[in-house]
Amino acid sequence: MFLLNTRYSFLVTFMKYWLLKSDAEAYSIDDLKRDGTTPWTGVRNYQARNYMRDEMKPGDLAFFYHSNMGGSSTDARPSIVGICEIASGPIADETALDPKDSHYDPKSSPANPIWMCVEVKYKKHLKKPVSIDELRKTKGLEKMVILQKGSRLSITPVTEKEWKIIESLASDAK
DNA sequence: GCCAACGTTGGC
DNA sequence: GCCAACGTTGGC
Repeated sequence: MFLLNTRYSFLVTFMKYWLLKSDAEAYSIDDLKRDGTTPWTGVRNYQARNYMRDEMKPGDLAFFYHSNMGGSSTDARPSIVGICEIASGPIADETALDPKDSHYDPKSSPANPIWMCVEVKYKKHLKKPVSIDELRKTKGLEKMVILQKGSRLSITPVTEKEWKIIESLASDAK
């Protein structure tokens, strides 16, 4: 028993939490709900790619964040709106290999795909979205990468403490 | 729509 | 290897 528990806590310790940004007009949480699972393509930043390629593991959880580019149709503030699950290991980002795609990158090839992604699976909408303003004024979240000035990284790690605080803000704690 | 901050590119 | 120019991000 003791052994089993030890192994279990080992696994729990190594589960990671993430935050994925998406422009709601380009791909929203509702799109993900409709699709069920989707490859997280189009990321063209090396640090974000490295998180997907090297650090994400199936079963990791991620907040789905709507950033607010364009913003014509909605008055909503940028917000965390849902939760999804990492559903695969690293796979080639097909959009980098397609000359007709706006994310095409001639440096990538099927034999040597420099852009990698993971599949992401819909879990749920938060009961109550958590806006960037709420994140900013909540104690314990000061170090979140997306709240740092000028931060543009679209995939960022979230600590377990931050995750739990945000879940409670969303009235979504287990 | 604006524009500061950022990451990448390419000339040197 | 430096760094100016460029394109993009994303909050406002």
